[in-house]
Parts: sequence; structure tokens; C-alpha cells
Amino acid sequence: MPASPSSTAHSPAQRPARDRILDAFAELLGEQSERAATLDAVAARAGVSKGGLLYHFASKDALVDGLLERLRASVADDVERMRTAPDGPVDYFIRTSIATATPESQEFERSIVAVARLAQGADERARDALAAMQHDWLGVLEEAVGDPVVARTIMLLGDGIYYNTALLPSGSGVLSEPADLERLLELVHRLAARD
Amino acid sequence: MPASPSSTAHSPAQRPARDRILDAFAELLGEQSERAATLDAVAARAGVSKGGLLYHFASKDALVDGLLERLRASVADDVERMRTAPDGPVDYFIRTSIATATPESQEFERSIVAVARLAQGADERARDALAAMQHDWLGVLEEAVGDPVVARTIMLLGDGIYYNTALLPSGSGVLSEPADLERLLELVHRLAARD
DNA sequence: GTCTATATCGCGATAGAC
DNA sequence: GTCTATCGCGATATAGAC
Repeated sequence: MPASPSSTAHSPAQRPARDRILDAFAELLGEQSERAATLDAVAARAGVSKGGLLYHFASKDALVDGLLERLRASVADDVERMRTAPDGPVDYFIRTSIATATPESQEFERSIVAVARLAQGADERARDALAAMQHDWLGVLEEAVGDPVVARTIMLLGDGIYYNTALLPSGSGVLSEPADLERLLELVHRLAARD
Repeated sequence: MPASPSSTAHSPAQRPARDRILDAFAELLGEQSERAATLDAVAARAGVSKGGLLYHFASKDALVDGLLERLRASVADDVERMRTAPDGPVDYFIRTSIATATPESQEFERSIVAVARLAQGADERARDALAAMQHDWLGVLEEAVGDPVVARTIMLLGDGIYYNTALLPSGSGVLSEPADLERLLELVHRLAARD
């Protein structure tokens, strides 16, 4: 029930300023660093002035809140996709830890990396948001594999992959070969198999 | 061949200012954040004035270099301990990823966390130092388990543990129960076993 | 809604006394 | 070798025009 069908999708230029600002903030956090994500830099990348930015987000704290809310919404969607994934939650979790394709999951990834950067900067709210995300993921994994320690092991593996691919862009190509990813998945499923 | 034997060990008050400054820098980075580790804060914690700090380290860059050099030395020691560990490199690696006891390894941990924070802040040298450390670890693991993908899997697991315990002090107790750690080690060794 | 000032503050770094 | 004092810059945030 879209109020105005023609406005449910936006070309880049039409995308609301509020969204463009959050995009710019997340991108600067992810591609550069927390220090680089100044109000000036965010405003410039979003194509507004600093004053324009501060009309939509009255302070930098409000900007952070906007990003956290966006993350929470993406987490809810992702958990749902994880639950209903054709090859099961474990396969979905490991695969999406290493790389993604769809536009929604790319925005999700950007949000995670951005919030992780804020968490490193000692932002308590950001840490809580990440902890809540991990809690939700772990719940689905436990449901899928039964054994809590195995579920935790798989999640630690996913965290390690994420830490290397997304948070340390040194990118020595952690699992660059597709065949390596398949072998890793095989190892993980062997872990999950009851004996 | 110590020049003055009585000065090879220092009580906290006697510990050279240079070392105290590096300690303070690493602690502030680890316990708080990159932003909190200002020259003023480092000087205050080390018990010197800002001018005193800048006598030993002429710039903040020099301070970072000092920390990186300290990390490199610790890595060399750790790799040696890993190679000669009684229960093998894999056991050593996983156990020391989760928690440590000896004073040297505590300084090592603090250095890793501190440098990881700098790497998140887009410091190229810090990223290179972490990449070199991982490269060394991976070499020992590959030597121990034979299979490169298994070795990489174990390292990703260790990275995940580290990321949760050290970098996200949300500390929901990733593997709080000692019995859980033993089960995790059992799972890892099952991974490493050839079949 | 978005802009251009501008106020205020904290940081890194320098100068020079002791 | 360590201190105090100060400069210059960049960041957040405010005020007010359009």
C-alpha cells in the first residue's frame, strides 16, 4: 500500500537527502575510518552543505542513531532470509560472511562495517547493536545444528571471515579461490554433522 | 651482555619513561579508543607532561612506530613458542586466542589490540604489521596440519575468537565455560585430522 | 529545506625556561 | 630530560539569511 507508487523507488538524484546522508556516513566509515567521517565530509559526499545535514540530523549522535536503526532493520531481514535459506542457515551464514551480491545485502554489509568502526571507537550503543545482531544469528544457528558449542564455533568462524574481508582491507585474499570456499563449507558441515 | 645488570628489571616507578609511555599508549588504545589516545592522555597516564612525551617521541607517528616495533618483537617470540609448544601449534594458537596468563603474553595481547585499533583508523603501517603477523602464524599452522585450507580455517576461527574477546568488550562470554573450550579444541582437532 | 557565516573547543606540535 | 605556555588547525555546533 504505497502512498505514492512513483516515489517508492528513487534514482540516485531523487533519493531523499536523509537517505543519501546516511549512505555517505556509512561509506566514509567503511571505506576510510571514523576520523574521516566528519560532518563536512559526510555533507560533501551526500551533496548537501553542513547546515543542510544538520537540519536532518541535529547532531553527530543523531547521525549515529540513524545508522543503528538502519542496521537493526537489515538484521531483521537477514535473519529471516537465513531461516528460510534453501541450503540451510549454516551455508547461508558462511557464504554471506565472505561476499554478497544483492543490493540489500550490500547495504547490510556496509551498515555492519560502519557500525563495527563506531564500536571500535568505544561507542556503547554501537557495541550493543552488534551484540544483539550476533545474538540473533546465534539463535538461528543453534536451532539449525542443535549443539550450542558447534553453533558458536560456526559463528566464530564467520566473525573471523568478516574481520578479515571487511574490517581489514589488507585483503590478502582470505578465501579467494572459489574451490577453497567449497572446501571450507565441506569442513564446516562435517563439524555440524552429529556423530 | 647487559651494560648494567641492576637495570635489566625495573619496578613500576623505575621503568624507563619511554616504556611507560608506550604502555600508556597501548592501554588507552585498547581500553578506550583511538580518539581517547591523545598525547595529553598518554602523557598523563605515563606520568609525564606533554613536553616530556614529545622528547622521547617527536611526533604521534613516532609513537605509533614505537608500538609497531614492540609488536613485531612480540610476534617473533610468540611464533617461536608456538612452534615448540608441547601440545602442538594448533592447540597453542587456539588457547592463546582466547586468554593468556604470562606477563609477556599479556603485553603481546595489549599490543595486538592497540595495533588493531590503529588499523581500523586506516593506518597503513598498522595494517601491514597485522598482515605480517597473520602470515607468520599461518605458516606455522600450515606446517603443522599440512592442508592449507584447514590451516586457514583454524586461523579464521582464532581471528573470530580474538575479535569477540578482545576487540568487542561487550564480552557476552564467548567461551566462558572451560568445558566449552575443551569441546571446541576437540572439534578443531577433528578438523585437522586427515581422513 | 538548504545555505553561509561564525563561535568554541580540543588536538598536535613548537618554543624556550629550568 | 622534563616542564609550562602558546600557536595553528580542524571539528562540532549555532545563528540567521534566503
